[in-house]
Amino acid sequence: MKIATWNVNSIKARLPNALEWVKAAGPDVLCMQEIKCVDENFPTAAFEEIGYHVTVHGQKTYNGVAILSKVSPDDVMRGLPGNEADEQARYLEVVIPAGDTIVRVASIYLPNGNPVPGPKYDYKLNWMHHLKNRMQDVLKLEEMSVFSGDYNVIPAPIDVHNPKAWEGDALYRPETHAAWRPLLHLGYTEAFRALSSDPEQYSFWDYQAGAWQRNHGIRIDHHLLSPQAADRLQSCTIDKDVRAKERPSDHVPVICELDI
DNA sequence: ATGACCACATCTTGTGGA
Repeated sequence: MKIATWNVNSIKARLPNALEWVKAAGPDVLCMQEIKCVDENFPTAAFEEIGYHVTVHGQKTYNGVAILSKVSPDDVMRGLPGNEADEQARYLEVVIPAGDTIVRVASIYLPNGNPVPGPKYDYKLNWMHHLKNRMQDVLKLEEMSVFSGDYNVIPAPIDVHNPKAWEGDALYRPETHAAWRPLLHLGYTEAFRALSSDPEQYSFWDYQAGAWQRNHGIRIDHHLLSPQAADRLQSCTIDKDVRAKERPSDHVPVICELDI
Protein backbone atom coordinates (compact mmCIF):
# COMPACT_ATOMS: atom_id res chain seq x y z
CA MET A 1 0.00 0.00 0.00
CA LYS A 2 1.36 3.37 -1.04
CA ILE A 3 0.47 6.29 1.22
CA ALA A 4 1.48 9.76 0.10
CA THR A 5 1.40 13.20 1.68
CA TRP A 6 1.46 16.46 -0.26
CA ASN A 7 0.90 20.06 0.72
CA VAL A 8 -0.56 21.30 -2.57
CA ASN A 9 -0.77 25.02 -1.63
CA SER A 10 -4.31 25.49 -3.04
CA ILE A 11 -6.00 22.60 -4.85
CA LYS A 12 -7.62 25.08 -7.22
CA ALA A 13 -4.24 26.42 -8.33
CA ARG A 14 -2.74 22.93 -8.39
CA LEU A 15 -5.47 20.84 -10.00
CA PRO A 16 -3.71 20.07 -13.31
CA ASN A 17 -0.48 19.21 -11.46
CA ALA A 18 -2.30 17.15 -8.85
CA LEU A 19 -4.29 15.13 -11.39
CA GLU A 20 -1.17 14.45 -13.42
CA TRP A 21 0.77 13.31 -10.37
CA VAL A 22 -1.98 11.11 -8.93
CA LYS A 23 -2.52 9.40 -12.28
CA ALA A 24 1.20 8.73 -12.70
CA ALA A 25 2.08 7.77 -9.11
CA GLY A 26 -1.17 5.95 -8.33
CA PRO A 27 -1.00 6.13 -4.51
CA ASP A 28 -3.56 4.06 -2.62
CA VAL A 29 -4.00 6.98 -0.24
CA LEU A 30 -3.05 10.64 -0.66
CA CYS A 31 -3.14 13.03 2.28
CA MET A 32 -3.39 16.62 1.07
CA GLN A 33 -2.82 19.83 3.00
CA GLU A 34 -3.49 23.51 2.35
CA ILE A 35 -6.31 22.83 -0.08
CA LYS A 36 -7.54 26.37 0.73
CA CYS A 37 -11.20 25.76 -0.09
CA VAL A 38 -14.44 24.76 1.56
CA ASP A 39 -15.68 21.19 1.10
CA GLU A 40 -18.16 22.11 -1.67
CA ASN A 41 -15.44 23.74 -3.77
CA PHE A 42 -13.03 20.80 -3.72
CA PRO A 43 -12.73 19.32 -7.24
CA THR A 44 -14.12 15.99 -6.05
CA ALA A 45 -15.50 14.86 -9.41
CA ALA A 46 -12.14 15.24 -11.14
CA PHE A 47 -10.56 12.77 -8.69
CA GLU A 48 -13.53 10.42 -8.69
CA GLU A 49 -13.14 10.18 -12.46
CA ILE A 50 -9.64 8.75 -11.99
CA GLY A 51 -10.76 6.23 -9.41
CA TYR A 52 -10.54 7.91 -6.00
CA HIS A 53 -12.84 8.43 -3.07
CA VAL A 54 -12.54 11.94 -1.67
CA THR A 55 -12.85 12.99 1.97
CA VAL A 56 -12.50 16.69 2.74
CA HIS A 57 -12.16 18.88 5.81
CA GLY A 58 -12.01 22.27 4.17
CA GLN A 59 -11.85 25.94 5.07
CA LYS A 60 -12.22 29.13 3.09
CA THR A 61 -8.93 30.69 1.90
CA TYR A 62 -6.65 29.08 4.49
CA ASN A 63 -5.58 25.61 5.61
CA GLY A 64 -7.87 22.70 4.75
CA VAL A 65 -6.97 19.00 4.49
CA ALA A 66 -8.25 16.13 2.37
CA ILE A 67 -7.69 12.41 1.88
CA LEU A 68 -7.98 10.62 -1.45
CA SER A 69 -8.26 6.84 -1.32
CA LYS A 70 -8.79 4.07 -3.85
CA VAL A 71 -11.21 2.37 -1.45
CA SER A 72 -14.00 4.07 0.45
CA PRO A 73 -13.02 4.92 4.05
CA ASP A 74 -14.91 3.14 6.83
CA ASP A 75 -14.76 5.95 9.32
CA VAL A 76 -14.03 9.69 9.21
CA MET A 77 -13.00 12.17 11.91
CA ARG A 78 -12.61 15.90 11.36
CA GLY A 79 -10.51 17.91 13.81
CA LEU A 80 -8.58 16.74 16.86
CA PRO A 81 -10.52 15.40 19.84
CA GLY A 82 -10.35 17.80 22.77
CA ASN A 83 -9.66 20.71 20.41
CA GLU A 84 -13.22 21.30 19.24
CA ALA A 85 -12.91 25.07 19.65
CA ASP A 86 -10.22 25.13 16.93
CA GLU A 87 -11.56 27.10 13.96
CA GLN A 88 -8.79 25.99 11.63
CA ALA A 89 -9.18 22.88 9.42
CA ARG A 90 -5.90 21.03 9.98
CA TYR A 91 -6.73 17.44 10.88
CA LEU A 92 -8.60 14.67 9.09
CA GLU A 93 -8.50 11.00 10.03
CA VAL A 94 -9.96 8.02 8.17
CA VAL A 95 -9.95 4.25 8.45
CA ILE A 96 -8.96 2.52 5.22
CA PRO A 97 -10.05 -1.11 4.71
CA ALA A 98 -7.20 -3.25 3.39
CA GLY A 99 -8.23 -6.84 2.71
CA ASP A 100 -8.87 -8.47 6.06
CA THR A 101 -7.25 -5.62 7.97
CA ILE A 102 -7.40 -1.83 8.22
CA VAL A 103 -5.02 1.10 8.16
CA ARG A 104 -5.80 4.29 10.05
CA VAL A 105 -4.55 7.35 8.16
CA ALA A 106 -4.49 11.00 9.26
CA SER A 107 -3.80 14.06 7.11
CA ILE A 108 -2.08 16.72 9.23
CA TYR A 109 -1.39 20.38 8.59
CA LEU A 110 0.50 21.44 11.68
CA PRO A 111 0.60 25.21 12.26
CA ASN A 112 3.63 27.19 11.06
CA GLY A 113 3.93 29.13 14.31
CA ASN A 114 5.86 32.20 13.14
CA PRO A 115 6.46 34.80 14.36
CA VAL A 116 8.08 33.81 17.64
CA PRO A 117 7.19 34.72 20.28
CA GLY A 118 3.49 35.36 19.90
CA PRO A 119 0.01 33.88 19.74
CA LYS A 120 0.76 31.93 16.56
CA TYR A 121 3.61 30.09 18.23
CA ASP A 122 1.53 29.42 21.33
CA TYR A 123 -1.15 28.02 19.00
CA LYS A 124 1.39 25.74 17.32
CA LEU A 125 2.65 24.27 20.58
CA ASN A 126 -0.89 23.82 21.87
CA TRP A 127 -1.90 22.11 18.63
CA MET A 128 1.06 19.75 18.93
CA HIS A 129 -0.08 18.89 22.45
CA HIS A 130 -3.53 17.90 21.13
CA LEU A 131 -1.92 15.90 18.33
CA LYS A 132 0.21 14.01 20.83
CA ASN A 133 -2.89 13.14 22.85
CA ARG A 134 -4.61 11.77 19.75
CA MET A 135 -1.54 9.79 18.69
CA GLN A 136 -1.30 8.34 22.19
CA ASP A 137 -4.94 7.21 22.08
CA VAL A 138 -4.54 5.73 18.60
CA LEU A 139 -1.47 3.82 19.71
CA LYS A 140 -3.59 1.95 22.26
CA LEU A 141 -5.70 0.56 19.41
CA GLU A 142 -2.62 -1.44 18.31
CA GLU A 143 -3.50 -0.87 14.66
CA MET A 144 -1.45 0.02 11.64
CA SER A 145 -1.70 3.80 11.70
CA VAL A 146 0.03 6.48 9.66
CA PHE A 147 0.04 10.18 10.55
CA SER A 148 1.04 11.97 7.38
CA GLY A 149 1.38 15.60 6.59
CA ASP A 150 3.06 18.96 6.70
CA TYR A 151 4.37 19.01 10.27
CA ASN A 152 6.13 22.36 9.89
CA VAL A 153 8.95 20.78 11.89
CA ILE A 154 12.55 20.47 10.68
CA PRO A 155 13.59 17.49 12.80
CA ALA A 156 17.39 17.89 12.74
CA PRO A 157 20.29 19.84 11.17
CA ILE A 158 20.56 17.23 8.41
CA ASP A 159 17.07 18.23 7.27
CA VAL A 160 17.88 21.84 6.38
CA HIS A 161 20.32 23.43 3.95
CA ASN A 162 21.51 26.12 6.33
CA PRO A 163 20.73 25.27 9.96
CA LYS A 164 22.23 28.53 11.25
CA ALA A 165 19.73 30.56 9.26
CA TRP A 166 16.80 28.73 10.88
CA GLU A 167 17.82 29.15 14.50
CA GLY A 168 14.97 30.87 16.28
CA ASP A 169 12.43 29.99 13.59
CA ALA A 170 9.20 28.31 14.70
CA LEU A 171 10.03 25.27 12.53
CA TYR A 172 13.35 24.67 14.20
CA ARG A 173 13.44 26.12 17.70
CA PRO A 174 14.19 24.04 20.79
CA GLU A 175 10.58 24.26 22.05
CA THR A 176 9.38 22.90 18.70
CA HIS A 177 11.80 20.00 18.88
CA ALA A 178 10.74 19.45 22.49
CA ALA A 179 7.15 19.05 21.27
CA TRP A 180 8.15 16.88 18.29
CA ARG A 181 10.29 14.33 20.17
CA PRO A 182 7.44 13.07 22.38
CA LEU A 183 5.55 12.03 19.25
CA LEU A 184 8.43 9.70 18.45
CA HIS A 185 8.92 8.66 22.07
CA LEU A 186 5.33 7.42 22.16
CA GLY A 187 6.54 4.72 19.79
CA TYR A 188 6.08 6.20 16.34
CA THR A 189 8.66 5.88 13.57
CA GLU A 190 9.44 8.72 11.17
CA ALA A 191 9.47 6.77 7.92
CA PHE A 192 11.99 8.66 5.82
CA ARG A 193 14.76 8.93 8.42
CA ALA A 194 14.23 5.33 9.51
CA LEU A 195 15.41 4.21 6.08
CA SER A 196 17.86 6.89 4.98
CA SER A 197 20.69 8.89 6.51
CA ASP A 198 21.21 10.86 3.30
CA PRO A 199 21.68 14.61 3.69
CA GLU A 200 20.08 17.27 1.47
CA GLN A 201 16.78 15.44 1.19
CA TYR A 202 14.08 18.08 1.32
CA SER A 203 10.32 18.29 0.84
CA PHE A 204 9.91 22.09 0.65
CA TRP A 205 11.72 24.81 -1.24
CA ASP A 206 10.67 28.44 -0.91
CA TYR A 207 9.41 30.16 -4.05
CA GLN A 208 11.82 33.00 -3.31
CA ALA A 209 15.53 33.47 -3.82
CA GLY A 210 16.04 30.60 -6.24
CA ALA A 211 15.71 28.17 -3.35
CA TRP A 212 14.80 25.25 -5.63
CA GLN A 213 17.58 25.88 -8.14
CA ARG A 214 20.11 26.04 -5.29
CA ASN A 215 18.56 23.14 -3.35
CA HIS A 216 18.06 25.41 -0.36
CA GLY A 217 15.28 23.29 1.10
CA ILE A 218 13.90 21.93 4.32
CA ARG A 219 12.37 18.54 5.15
CA ILE A 220 9.10 19.18 6.96
CA ASP A 221 6.61 16.72 5.39
CA HIS A 222 6.62 13.48 7.34
CA HIS A 223 4.98 10.11 7.89
CA LEU A 224 4.81 8.92 11.51
CA LEU A 225 4.07 5.18 11.72
CA SER A 226 2.69 3.15 14.58
CA PRO A 227 4.80 0.07 15.42
CA GLN A 228 2.34 -2.14 13.53
CA ALA A 229 2.77 0.03 10.42
CA ALA A 230 6.52 0.51 10.87
CA ASP A 231 6.98 -3.27 10.87
CA ARG A 232 5.59 -3.24 7.31
CA LEU A 233 7.57 -0.25 6.04
CA GLN A 234 9.14 -0.99 2.66
CA SER A 235 10.26 2.40 1.39
CA CYS A 236 9.88 6.13 1.81
CA THR A 237 10.67 8.41 -1.11
CA ILE A 238 10.48 12.09 -1.90
CA ASP A 239 9.12 12.90 -5.36
CA LYS A 240 11.25 16.02 -5.81
CA ASP A 241 10.83 16.18 -9.60
CA VAL A 242 7.35 17.59 -8.99
CA ARG A 243 8.98 20.83 -7.80
CA ALA A 244 10.36 21.45 -11.31
CA LYS A 245 6.94 21.31 -13.01
CA GLU A 246 5.05 24.32 -14.33
CA ARG A 247 3.27 26.21 -11.57
CA PRO A 248 4.43 23.88 -8.78
CA SER A 249 3.51 23.78 -5.13
CA ASP A 250 6.38 24.76 -2.86
CA HIS A 251 6.09 21.27 -1.29
CA VAL A 252 6.51 17.90 -3.05
CA PRO A 253 4.86 14.52 -2.39
CA VAL A 254 6.46 12.14 0.09
CA ILE A 255 5.42 8.51 -0.38
CA CYS A 256 5.77 5.60 2.03
CA GLU A 257 5.09 2.05 1.00
CA LEU A 258 3.78 -0.55 3.44
CA ASP A 259 3.77 -4.28 2.80
CA ILE A 260 0.03 -4.80 3.09
C1' DA B 1 25.90 42.52 -0.98
C1' DT B 2 21.12 42.48 -1.69
C1' DG B 3 17.04 40.62 -3.14
C1' DA B 4 14.63 37.52 -5.26
C1' DC B 5 7.48 34.26 -4.87
C1' DC B 6 2.95 32.70 -4.86
C1' DA B 7 -2.16 32.40 -3.68
C1' DC B 8 -6.18 34.61 -2.10
C1' DA B 9 -9.70 38.17 -1.45
C1' DT B 10 -13.38 41.44 -4.40
C1' DC B 11 -8.47 44.00 -4.38
C1' DT B 12 -4.34 47.20 -7.68
C1' DT B 13 -2.78 46.18 -1.77
C1' DG B 14 -2.64 43.43 2.48
C1' DT B 15 -2.21 38.93 4.63
C1' DG B 16 -0.22 34.52 5.12
C1' DG B 17 2.94 31.15 4.09
C1' DA B 18 7.89 28.87 5.83
